[in-house]
Amino acid sequence: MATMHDVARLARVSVSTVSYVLTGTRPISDATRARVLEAMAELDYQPNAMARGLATRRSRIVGLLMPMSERGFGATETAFVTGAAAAASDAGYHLVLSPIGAGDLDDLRRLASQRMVDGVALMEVQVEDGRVGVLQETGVPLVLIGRTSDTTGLSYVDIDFDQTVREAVDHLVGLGHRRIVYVNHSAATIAAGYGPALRTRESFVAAMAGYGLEPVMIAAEDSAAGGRAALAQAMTQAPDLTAVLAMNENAIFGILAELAVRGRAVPTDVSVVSMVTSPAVAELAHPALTAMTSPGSALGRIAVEALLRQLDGTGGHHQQLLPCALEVRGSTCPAARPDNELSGTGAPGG
Amino acid sequence: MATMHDVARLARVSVSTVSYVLTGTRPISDATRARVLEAMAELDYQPNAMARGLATRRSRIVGLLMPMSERGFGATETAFVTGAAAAASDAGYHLVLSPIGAGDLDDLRRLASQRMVDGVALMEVQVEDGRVGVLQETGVPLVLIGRTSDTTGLSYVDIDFDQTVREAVDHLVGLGHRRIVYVNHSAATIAAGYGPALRTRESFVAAMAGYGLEPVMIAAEDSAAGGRAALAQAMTQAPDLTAVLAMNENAIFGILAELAVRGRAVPTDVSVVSMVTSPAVAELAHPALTAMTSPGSALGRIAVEALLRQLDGTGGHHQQLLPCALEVRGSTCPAARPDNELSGTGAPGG
DNA sequence: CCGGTTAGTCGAAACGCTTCGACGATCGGG
DNA sequence: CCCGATCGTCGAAGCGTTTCGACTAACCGG
Repeated sequence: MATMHDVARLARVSVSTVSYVLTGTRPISDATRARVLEAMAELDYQPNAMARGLATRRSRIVGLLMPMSERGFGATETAFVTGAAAAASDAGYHLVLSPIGAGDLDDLRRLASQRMVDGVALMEVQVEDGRVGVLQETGVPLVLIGRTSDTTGLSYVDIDFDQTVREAVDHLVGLGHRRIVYVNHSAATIAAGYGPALRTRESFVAAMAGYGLEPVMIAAEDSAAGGRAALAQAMTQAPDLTAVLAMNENAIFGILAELAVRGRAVPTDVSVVSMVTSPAVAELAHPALTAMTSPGSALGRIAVEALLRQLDGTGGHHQQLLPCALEVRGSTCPAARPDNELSGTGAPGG
Repeated sequence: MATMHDVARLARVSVSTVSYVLTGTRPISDATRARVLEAMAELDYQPNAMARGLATRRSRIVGLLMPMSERGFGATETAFVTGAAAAASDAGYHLVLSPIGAGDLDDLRRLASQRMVDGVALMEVQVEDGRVGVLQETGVPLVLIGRTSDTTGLSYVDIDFDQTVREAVDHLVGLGHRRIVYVNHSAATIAAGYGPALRTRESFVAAMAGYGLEPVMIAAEDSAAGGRAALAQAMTQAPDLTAVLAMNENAIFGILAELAVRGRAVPTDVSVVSMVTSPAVAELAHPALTAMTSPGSALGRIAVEALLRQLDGTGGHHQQLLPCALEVRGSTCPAARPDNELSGTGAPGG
């Protein structure tokens, strides 16, 4: 409730002097500084954020654009949020959550024009994402968690899906698996241009091609039921499968359930690898899932740190891909002995 | 970028007139209003949030105090956040996330004194929570998601743990179960005064007493491993158990895994009920878990709506308990035939 | 036809801060 | 010993709103 005026009066200096003590923009003698600080302590003074924001044209608030989609919020995405909030908080910034998706461009325009946020981080970025254009028009600094197809002049932090998929495939192939089914997000999600779904799909095809193997891919709704359906379809399409690579955190438990129902043991009959998964989720399954561990909160933290650097003027565009680390747990093991040769070229039938 | 001045000039009126058009605090002729609105559209005018905040002493921002504890953020808690964000957004408010827990009282005092938020909602409320006092001192309106021990003069929304536990116990006893083990949060969490852990414990004792049954209770770390350990302990302490009631969303999967390892089938050998759980999580298990479905995002939404009403002056204190709804899925069934009489008083041995 | 409302508008003073220009005092170099 | 920097401080002008008091014109009842 105390204002700078009160502090100034008590310390017998001018308001501007108090401001200089606070911001350090001009030299102040030690004696004066001490008097001012004492007055502040005495009055329990805290600068008014709004007034400061008005004068500096900086709110010290960054926004996190976090669409609340049907897909909901998995443990992995929640980690982005907590990482971002922590990074902002460490730097003396606040983080406002806005449930603004690629559809709510008008809402975004309003938020951006109100100058309430100094910059924003975008989550759930789609390959073509209108939010980027809106923010650039309004001149609000931004950083993507994920990436669009064209990233020139943009800052982003994303998972290195290519490496992640490759490592996962390497792991399975190294264990002797050759018939590997990839379970992706739903067809609708893919059609909407959801980056992770698109990129992993491409990477999977490439990785399998590198081994001369045929890529079998199934789309699954983001739910346990979706996972069960997907596995059923997989068993029809590739009855001889020995491994499943799942990109879909929500479907994976359905996949496991359906395997159990069909009497296929994990990992002895079928190995399962979960992609971009947090350890906590991987541990929930029994046996615990071998998984590509997502960078989790680091992603959110790095994104916000890059954004803040951009705001300070220190540091330009930041483009970074973070790998997921393979963590072998109980859901993978060597493939059951191949009924034919081990050293063949491995060209599978249709 | 356009200011009120620009609008006023273009519409050939004074700045105050533009303001009245915007806020509706004074009558304006239709003709003038039309001219002003047209000018605003023309200039793409958006009021500057900081300036407005300074003048009105209202930021139209509410804070969500969301400690980022070791316990992390389950699906259930995430639902609170999304519900709160949606409610704020609907009312034209913004929601800022602050990772401020019961320990960071100084951070909280700073946030509150800066007048950056008009009010706050507290998550993860402890039975004795210092944050309440700090906010009351600084005069920041607040609402709890959860509750302290003394709630006089406070607004809160919480889960009706008493009813929830009672219903769960009724369900199990109705199925013929008499030896029921309750798995709670960790001892440390209980000791820290975590409300849900404390309240459900009491309610469980009471509910069991109502049936003349002995309450067996086990604390579990919030992890799959914790759940396994807890079940192991339960089997020692009550080898004849036929049902488990779990309050711990993180431990429940460990409990299921350990049951599987020990060859006890769910639900035929042991029935399992999960408390305060979202359907999505319940569906992950196989068989899907019979659970007390948490009110989820409704809780966050109601809390923020109550807070906003408090800010508007419409509506005073709001105290509300929301029940969890029993949803029977595949993890409960009638108890295996009792080896003794059905109609006894059911006084169990030690 | 006049005094009192009321509708509609304006100018100016906040709101609490930052920042610019100015000014006296101190200091060092030539 | 003087001149130009530099240090430390002050007053005032913003920043973009809201809001208060005042003013004009139209309106109404008596």
